[in-house]
Amino acid sequence: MERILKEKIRETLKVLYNSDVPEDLIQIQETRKDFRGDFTLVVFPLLRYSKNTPEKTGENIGSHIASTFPAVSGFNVVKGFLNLEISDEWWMDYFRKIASESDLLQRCQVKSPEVILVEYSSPNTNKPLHLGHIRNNLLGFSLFRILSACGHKVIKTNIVNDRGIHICKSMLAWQKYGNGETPASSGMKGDHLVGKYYVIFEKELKLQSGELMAKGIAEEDARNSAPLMKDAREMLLKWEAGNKEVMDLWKMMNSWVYAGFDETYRKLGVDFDKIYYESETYKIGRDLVLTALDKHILYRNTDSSIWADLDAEGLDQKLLLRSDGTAVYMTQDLGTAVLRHEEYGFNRCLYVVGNEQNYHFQVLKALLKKMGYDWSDGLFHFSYGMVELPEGRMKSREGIIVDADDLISEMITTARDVSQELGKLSDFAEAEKDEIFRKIGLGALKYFILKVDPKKNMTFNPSESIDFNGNTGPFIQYTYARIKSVFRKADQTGIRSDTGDYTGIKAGEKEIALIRLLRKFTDTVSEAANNYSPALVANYCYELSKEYNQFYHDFSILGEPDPARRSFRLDLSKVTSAILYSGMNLLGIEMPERM
RNA sequence: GGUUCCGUAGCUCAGUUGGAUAGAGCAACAGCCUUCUAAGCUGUGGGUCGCGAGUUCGACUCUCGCCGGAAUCACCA
Repeated sequence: MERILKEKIRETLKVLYNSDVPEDLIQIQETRKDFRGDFTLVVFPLLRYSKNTPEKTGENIGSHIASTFPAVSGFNVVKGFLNLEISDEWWMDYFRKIASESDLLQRCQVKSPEVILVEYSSPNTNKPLHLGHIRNNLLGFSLFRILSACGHKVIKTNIVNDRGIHICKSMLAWQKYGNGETPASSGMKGDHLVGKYYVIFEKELKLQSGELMAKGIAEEDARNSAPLMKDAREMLLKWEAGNKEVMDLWKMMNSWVYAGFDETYRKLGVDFDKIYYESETYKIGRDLVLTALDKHILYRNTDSSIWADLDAEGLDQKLLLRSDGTAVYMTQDLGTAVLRHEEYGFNRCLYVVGNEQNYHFQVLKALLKKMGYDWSDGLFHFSYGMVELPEGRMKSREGIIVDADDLISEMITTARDVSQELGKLSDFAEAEKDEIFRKIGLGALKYFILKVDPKKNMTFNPSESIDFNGNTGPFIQYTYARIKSVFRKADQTGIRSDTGDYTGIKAGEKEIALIRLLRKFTDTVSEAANNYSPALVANYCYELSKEYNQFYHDFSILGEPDPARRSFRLDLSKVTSAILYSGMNLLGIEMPERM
């Protein structure tokens, strides 16, 4: 409609002022609630063509449009704003059209679909997932759904950071203090058990370095020269050399962690098409580095460590292989990127990684470019903000974290408590109720995370927990469940929505308002894809739910005596529920039929 | 110190390529269930959009400078 209006206005300007006005000067926006009308033309930019006052210009354009374009039923001018009213017939026609489409997302299809790789999650195998990872996983998975909805071929990948000094830390601690403890013997989830030893390592290290610091050694030196740290470095060397004992320990502990991760992923409802392991890709990276060294793209320091000079790119020097020959984080990321491009030939590769690594990805992109991989232009760091606690950021090393598994089960428990308090679902079987509480608890959690602009840091206050009223997932789920309930009742009483024809009925203002909002769904999804922002979809679903709830409150649907009007309202409800379902699905949020 | 990001109601967050009187929720207070699910709806109070300039017909939005916060600049990941 905006496009048609723009064209009509252009024609009008040609007739009235005999001038060809560039399109970007014709600014159409939705009319604000406080004014009458549907779309508003900002006339200020047009004054140089009309050579008239804003009011007069608006009047002239308005009356010309209204008399030549039947869809415009009226207009008014406030200051420099021309508010155009679209006829109810147009809205009704539009609504009938979308009501007959089985999948509105078809409207979001892009002209040229791309192969897009989305990397998300990227856990370390030395500790369990926490709230920060939840944000990462939800964002990554939602981006996958949104981009797929627009017709792209999206591949979900995960890179598991399963090697490196930090992994050796928990291995070493387990070796020294574990007494052979296993998930089976302790009853602990594997990732939690390994995480426990990571914390123990840090605790013991702190003791050792504390002793050294008491002798006057600086903190950093103390940490590095503590015996435990030396042992960890030695273990990494052994690992890279393929020492059997170390490898066996590594494999065993990693398998514990993977079992734990799988369970958390399953609960969160996320999955992957392809999982990469740093333990495999770092070698590719190392070879790349050595090849680039031969080509003099990189240089070797006197201590035989290998570096990239990115001065020209404004990015300083970057270490790529340590003096002892072991790889760093960047090394494996180079290898992973090249491997992925070989395997998928992607157009775009999105890295869902926290904004603390902005610099890392600038360097990665520049390095690949320097090495001659022009496709590195397609790499995009989807940089999201940190989840902080009221006291500041979470600290895995000290165990000050909001654990993912704990939080998920707390949410489900809360959903149960709230439901019970409200006296709902009392006639349901336990298994059915469990399933509903799971959907609601996770819906609350996921929505809480996804409604926030991904770029921004966000605060999570554990003591306040997550709400179930207002701008929340359960609110939207509730709206959906209400609509489903209406349809169940309609079935029982033999009233069907598809039997009636509502041509010619006059819709109320609230009903038109609902249609206007329904219309925004597909644009919102496209915008969310372009801006990589699930939050836009989340906030849209909330807005729609609010609007529908007002409609639901003000009007009777099944109690409406006029059959045409009744079917219209049923159709409005049907399209609303379909959009809510579809929109929330893009966020990875499931909808309960009852709650 | 360099670079990047952030600062909107008591709290958590929206706010489109610069457009009209800056919006929601939570919390507080006051109403609405004999009627399709009250996890809902309606209303009241609450703002120097960090501060100050500049550009513009018009700035929460763009530019510059301050103030405050965060991240990063590792032979950590």
